[in-house]
Amino acid sequence: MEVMTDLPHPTRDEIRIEVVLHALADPVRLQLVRALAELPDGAEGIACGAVELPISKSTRTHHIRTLREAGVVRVRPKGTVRFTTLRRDDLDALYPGMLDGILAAKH
Amino acid sequence: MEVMTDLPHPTRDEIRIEVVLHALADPVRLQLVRALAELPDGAEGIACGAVELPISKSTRTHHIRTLREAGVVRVRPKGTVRFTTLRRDDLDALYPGMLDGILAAKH
DNA sequence: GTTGAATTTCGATAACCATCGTAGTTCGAT
DNA sequence: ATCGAACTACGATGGTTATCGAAATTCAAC
Repeated sequence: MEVMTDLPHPTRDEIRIEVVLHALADPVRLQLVRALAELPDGAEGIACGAVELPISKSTRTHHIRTLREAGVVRVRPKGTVRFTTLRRDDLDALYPGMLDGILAAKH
Repeated sequence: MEVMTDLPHPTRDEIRIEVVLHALADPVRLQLVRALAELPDGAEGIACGAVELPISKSTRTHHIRTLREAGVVRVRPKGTVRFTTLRRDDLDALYPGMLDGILAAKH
């Protein structure tokens, strides 16, 4: 039985490190990832618009798509809202320690 | 007594995570970092030209400068050669686990 | 001091990308 | 079925950057 995935996401083995690093290298996207990382495990995710960022809505969309296509986040539409979660399990499996190391940076 | 540093390098507390990630997000630069990571600890470093890369010499110079200015590598001129080493101690201190996680990626 | 090797600097080019505003879509609620 | 909210798609723009070749630098060795 398939998981109901509306938007295209790379599978775990399609995720490439250069693409992930590029996705994380942007200040706005990193801020978004930090916010996602603070969610409790198993949470529904966060609405894309719920994180306040110093950018316009269309730019926000662009960044979230970049993160999704890189395999950093998973986006699940529910009604008019898109819940976004960190793909922590996949990232930890592929690059153990990387995410925690990045999040350890004092910003 | 000061270490003889010819070229400008950021100090540990000047290193910023977005800049490091951007430096590592390029395929050529990541390949270079992989080569540097395989050197034994305490090695003199590697000559910039000793790693074979599918690019011209001037592009190689550009990439090494990007890594140096990001704080990823340290470059020490010795005669006509510039020895380059990974700043593993600084990166591990700032972002513990990040570098090893990235290098764990099967490429 | 001239040659040669390692590497940089310069100037140019093409591609990429973050950003925006506007217009459009989708869905829940009234 | 209309409205508003959440979000996307499109087209444009300006800035960054990866790339190159050619000329310049630096140093060791002959």
